[in-house]
Parts: sequence; C-alpha cells; structure tokens
Amino acid sequence: MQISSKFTVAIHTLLCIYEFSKEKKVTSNFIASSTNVNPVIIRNILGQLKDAGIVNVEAGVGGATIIKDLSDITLLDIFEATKCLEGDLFNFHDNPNKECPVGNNIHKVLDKRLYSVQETMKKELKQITLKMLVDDLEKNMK
Amino acid sequence: MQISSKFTVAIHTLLCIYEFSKEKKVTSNFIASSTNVNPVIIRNILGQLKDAGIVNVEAGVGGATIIKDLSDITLLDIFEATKCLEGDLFNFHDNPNKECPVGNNIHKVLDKRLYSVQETMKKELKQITLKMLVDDLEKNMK
DNA sequence: TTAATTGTAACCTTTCTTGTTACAACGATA
DNA sequence: TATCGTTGTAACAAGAAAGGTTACAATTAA
Repeated sequence: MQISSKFTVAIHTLLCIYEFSKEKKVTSNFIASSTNVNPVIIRNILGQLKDAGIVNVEAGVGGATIIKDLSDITLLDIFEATKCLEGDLFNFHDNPNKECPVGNNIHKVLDKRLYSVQETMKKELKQITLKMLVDDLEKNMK
Repeated sequence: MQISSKFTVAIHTLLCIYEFSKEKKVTSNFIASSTNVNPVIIRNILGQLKDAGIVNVEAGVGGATIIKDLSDITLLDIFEATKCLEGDLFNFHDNPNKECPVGNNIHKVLDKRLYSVQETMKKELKQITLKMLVDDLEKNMK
C-alpha cells in the first residue's frame, strides 16, 4: 500500500500559502481549487500543520500563513504533522506461533532491521526542506 | 498507511522453508500454523515467490523448497515478488490544477525527490539478505 | 448584523487487506 | 485405478482506511 496523499497535499498546501499569502488571503477553498482536493480535507490538513507549529490559520477572517523559516521546515516535519504513518512502515502479521522456533524468533530477527529501513526513509525526508522546493518551484515558474 | 503484512509473512515463510525443508515436507498448512495466517494467503504468497524464481512448490505432492542461494535473496527481492508496492511509495493527489502556478509545477518539484526517497528505501532492503536473517535466527534458536 | 471563513461532526462510497469456503487439478502411493 | 493430501485459484465476505460530501456552529472583520 501507499503513503496517503495527505502528505503531498500538505506539501502542495504549504507551497500555495508561501507563494500567494503576500498578495491575497489563502483560504481552504483556494487551496482546494489548486490541489483539486475537497476543502474540508484541506482544513483538516491545515489544522494538523497548525498543531505542528508550521502555519497559523485565522479563524473567522480566514487565511493561512507560514510561521517558520522555510529552511527549518523539512518534509519529515510535514510527514509527521500529517500523521501519514501511524505506527511503523512495515505491517507485521499478528501472533506468529510461539511454539514454532521461527515464529518465536521472527520479531527478534526482523524488527530492528525493518525499523532501520524506516528510519533511513525518514532521514531522507529530513534532508529535504521547503526552501529547496520553493527554489525549484520558482525556477519552474519563470 | 502501511506496507502489507504479506511482506513479513513472505519472509517468515522463507525462513520456515529453509529451517524445516530438510526434515519434513513444508506445506502451506504448516507455514500457516507458524505464521498464524490463513493457508490460502500462504499459497498465494508461495505462488508469487515461485514466479520470482525464489522457491519451488510441488503441486500435488506438496511442499516448498528454496531454489536460490540464501545470500542471493534480498529483502528487496521478496518485497518486489510479493508486489507490496504497486506504483510508487508516495501516493499523489490526482489532477492538481494546471491553471495555478503551484498546481502546474508540483509534479516537477516533487516527483524526483520522492522517487529518490523511495529508491533509498529499496536500496536499504537490498542490503539485507535472507542469509543474514537465517544467521540471526539460528543464533537466537540456540 | 452580515458575510466569509474555519473547525468539526456525521455519514457515505470506494478501495484495500485479509480471511474463508469451495473445488478442480495434480501427483505419489497403495 | 482409486485414494489421499496437497496446490492453485476463484468467489465472496468482513473489516479497516482513505477520501469525499453535507451541514452547521463558532469566529471575526467590516
């Protein structure tokens, strides 16, 4: 299975906020039309980004702004904020048979190694900042 | 979301086959009882491992054996054999709005970077061989 | 007060995962 | 040849998760 599109939607959302918040009020409806995702989904994502201290959302008046330095926001921050991974990346089958020597030791043999793969993935995400994406984006927009 | 437990079940399955195929016929029912997973699921996984040239399954008479050197079977081979990832790791929202400069460029900005994260994960899986797991397992079994 | 917007609950649909039953095909063996 | 244990596979069901949608109270500027 794949990692939820909430992750790429959240990245897209932040890029929109950054690019347009100087010139206009960036609302969930505006982001919804750029991402082509339902406004309620966007509001939920904005709420999570807000909880993570990445954005500020103005209740009532509307509009979101980024409240952290772009180079201090990594894809890992966004990934964790949007809770795309509850628990671990690799799902394990429940209750392997303890009576079987393989079943009894499978977790000892696999857990650490799979955890390490997952942490490597997270480290990669941590290397990529929103600043890097904005730079790429603005190059493409020219 | 998580990667299907078919992956860890497949690893468990191969460890069972390796450990027990010398002394007994390793059937889908036997593996099912060690993994605590339905025998039909095991047969499907065995079929995929067979298609990938990792195991041989005796139709009729029953029993599976590993037909590759343990150090030539990596977790990536098993991962791909079991088709746990159709397409890419990161699911992308459909049809971002081309009229919006962000929507129009989001794929250009993100695709390569996310692909690279995914490939890093696969590289990690490729570093881990069944031989390494068997060595760990037999240390634990003592 | 009004109008636009957020925050959130509730519900629905679709898709995916896993489990389960059923049964034909296979192959060794009596 | 008949039997028995097994594989291969189809069909279906249950449960979980993702995403969409409607609805509406709460918020805030004007």
